[in-house]
Amino acid sequence: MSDSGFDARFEPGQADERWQLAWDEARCFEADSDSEKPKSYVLEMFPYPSGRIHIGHVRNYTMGDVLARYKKMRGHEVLHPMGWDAFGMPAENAAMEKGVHPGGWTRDNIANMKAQLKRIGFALDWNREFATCDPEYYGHEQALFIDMFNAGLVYRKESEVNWDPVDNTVLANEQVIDGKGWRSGAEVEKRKLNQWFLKITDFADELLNGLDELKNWPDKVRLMQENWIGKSQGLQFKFALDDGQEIEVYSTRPDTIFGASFVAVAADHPIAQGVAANSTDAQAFIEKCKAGGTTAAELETAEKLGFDTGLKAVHPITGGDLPVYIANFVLMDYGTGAVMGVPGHDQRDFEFSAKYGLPILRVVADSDTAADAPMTEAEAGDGVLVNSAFLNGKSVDEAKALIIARAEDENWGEGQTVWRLRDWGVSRQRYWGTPIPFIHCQSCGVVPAPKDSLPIKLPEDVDFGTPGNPLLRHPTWKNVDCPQCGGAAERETDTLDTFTNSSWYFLRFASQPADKPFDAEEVAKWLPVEQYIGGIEHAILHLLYARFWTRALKHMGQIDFGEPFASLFTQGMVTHETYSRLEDGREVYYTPGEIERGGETAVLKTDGNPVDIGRVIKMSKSKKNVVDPDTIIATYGADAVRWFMLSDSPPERDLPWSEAGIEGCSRFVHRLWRLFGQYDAGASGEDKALARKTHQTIAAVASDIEALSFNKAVARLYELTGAAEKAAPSAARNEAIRSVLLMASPMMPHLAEEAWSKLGESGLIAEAAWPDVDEALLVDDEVTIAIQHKGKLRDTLTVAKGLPKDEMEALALASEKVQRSLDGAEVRKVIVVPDRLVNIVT
RNA sequence: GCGGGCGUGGCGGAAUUGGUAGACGCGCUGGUUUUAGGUACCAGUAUCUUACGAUGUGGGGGUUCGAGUCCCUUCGCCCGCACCA
Repeated sequence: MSDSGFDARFEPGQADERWQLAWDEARCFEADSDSEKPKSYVLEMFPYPSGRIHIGHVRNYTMGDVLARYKKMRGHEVLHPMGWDAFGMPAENAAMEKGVHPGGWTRDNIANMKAQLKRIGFALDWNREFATCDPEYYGHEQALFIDMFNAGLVYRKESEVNWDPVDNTVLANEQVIDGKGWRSGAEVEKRKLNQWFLKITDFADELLNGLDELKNWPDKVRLMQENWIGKSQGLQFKFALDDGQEIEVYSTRPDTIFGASFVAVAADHPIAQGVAANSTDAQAFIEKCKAGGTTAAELETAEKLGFDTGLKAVHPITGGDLPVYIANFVLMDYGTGAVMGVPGHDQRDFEFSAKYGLPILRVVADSDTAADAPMTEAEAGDGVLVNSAFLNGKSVDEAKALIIARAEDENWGEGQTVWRLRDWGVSRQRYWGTPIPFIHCQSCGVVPAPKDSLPIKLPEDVDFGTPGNPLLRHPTWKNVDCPQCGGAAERETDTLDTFTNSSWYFLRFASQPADKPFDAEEVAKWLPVEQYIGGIEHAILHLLYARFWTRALKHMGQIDFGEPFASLFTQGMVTHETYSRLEDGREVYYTPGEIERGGETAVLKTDGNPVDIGRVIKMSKSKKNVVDPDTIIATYGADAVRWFMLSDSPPERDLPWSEAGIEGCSRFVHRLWRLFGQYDAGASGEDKALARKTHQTIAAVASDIEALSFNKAVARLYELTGAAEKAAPSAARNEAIRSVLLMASPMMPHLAEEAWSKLGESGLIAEAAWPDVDEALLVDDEVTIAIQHKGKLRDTLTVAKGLPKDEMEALALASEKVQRSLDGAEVRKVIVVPDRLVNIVT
């Protein structure tokens, strides 16, 4: 490549690395906590180090990168860090399958992925990089966990796990397939273990009300969190049983109490246990409930099953008898572990009643439904009470209030607020996680490890030859003296859920002192995160847990803000077609690289035979519809890949990867290079239309980037590029070219640096300022208006902006096309929208 | 099952939020340049129709002078459901 200006082709293979080194040398992406500039903290959800960067990561980090680079151009001090969510099951699986140590495997993966990220040219402050498996990081996390314990936010209780009776180990939900252990194939059981919990429910109200502050979060995410927290107002009341016992139930629909036809309790409810003590049938049924998955989705899609205990509950108002069932769809963890079954107005109860022949009574009817209209499914909608004695004719809300008042009056129940949100179980019976910093002493009980003993490091010499937790099997690691009495004691061998690691990493990025988790003052300078970007799959758990930790830290006086992420953006997935065909009776998938793609056909390169083109779906290894970022960067350069990630699809939607698409992006990289080469320093003269277009584009691209509407910004840059290419040399054209260069620089930073230096500009474009907008050039003086007849377009006219209504109307009626359409009909009404349209109604 | 979302040309999408549907890109068609391929450049490209024009934003219905946008209903796909991260 020649050094003399733009006559040579842009060579990303050489330019990319050169500019990446230049940025490193200039240290231009290191965040200065002492800067006086306005600050911007741009954060993408940090990756799990699986081994290779996925194209979805590239999309996520490209979006954050454009925003970070843009903010820097707008004069902000930008914090844009990167690290590794490095604990978790895949490392243990690799240890079992390949005999490698989880730590070594994870470190290798991090090294590979970091090199991949570097090749994409992200403006990251690598000085702040850490992995959650660094003892320094998880040691500080252990300190925070002890702080939370001291603040009363940590406790232990019995809780169910998936137990594989053959491997004698606890299984994650994803390791349970059709109710069987993924390795052993054994029928999975539910087993109770004493486990650690965080009291997220203490913050239920705060987490719910705090959503109102989060104006820059997607409405859908706030709504999902609101529903997850699930605040409900209802009636908690007792059914007396015919044998003298009582069952306490909770209902959010106490208004439907006259429609109750049974009472159901969870399998591990005391009543159920009592019945089972004298009944082998009941025991068998409870055992049946214990088999199978623990997930909510499984429980709710499973067939509704019940066991009639023979007990009768007395209806608190009518005094009638209701049968008492043990039911597989009632959860001990939620409410009181018992429900009143109202089949007419709850779908689960409806299915249950239909199965067991229980009465189904309508007690709510909408305005055009009769009180005795038969029911074919549960009706949860609003309406008026029927078949309900003194509640008849009342609205649902009135009836709720009346029945609660009556229950409280007659002393058989009371109004209650119940939350769907449950406390967060953080115990994991696994090795590759943060050791829970507690010690079990026979005389002192459970005591926190002294802070000066932190970090409690994971032992390196562990054995993954047999299933189960290596920490439990380790010969010496758990042996420790009790910090209180000095006697022999044992360490806790459970580790923390990896969601705890990602619940405060954004604080550690902002401030990383050696002696404490973070420095409050420094954290206060950077937080909250201005823009957080990640996948929609984290809409509830990760984001709720991070909000909870932040509020817990505030509660403990360690920080003074409650919400970590001021703005949230959830990006879509990268998708691709699949290629497959039946071979020997089973579907065999091929990677895009193995395929020669024609217009509507695809053939396998090795044998020339056709394969089926499948749907465009999320990239996954099993379907082989993946593309490797390294390969495409080597082929097209980082800038073309970055541009592709930003083009076309709105960032919140899925982005279908295509070869043709990336080739188009690559062509545009070279097209821009040629345009920059046409900058003519000697040119002078006006081009008002182009100048207007330039400034309109600068304003629009800025607002598009701020709204993360990168696809729109890209479209506008295409338009301005096209306009500049067609224009004759002039000062305005030079301005257009220079503006395109500056605006494209956050998206295609390598090309931009190369052109910037060729144009003789000083310094790095990464440190240049965003172009100024001349407000006077933003407004056009002419507008094109639509002329409609009966709402259909008949003609368009170009008129002066701000033309009075009557003149618009006159021009519209004078139009030949309009007259032809009117065909002499009487004009009854004319609607005129200034600068927009005229609609003639006949 | 429950909660949340999405649906516009051959494809990705745009539409100042109720006011000209299809900007921009990909692909495709024709042409020019090139020894050729690629590159680059020019023109065209929702559907039906010779034209006038008609139809058209998953399907059906409604509100309105006017609906991709609002309401009802229905279908399809995607995300989450607490031990995947």
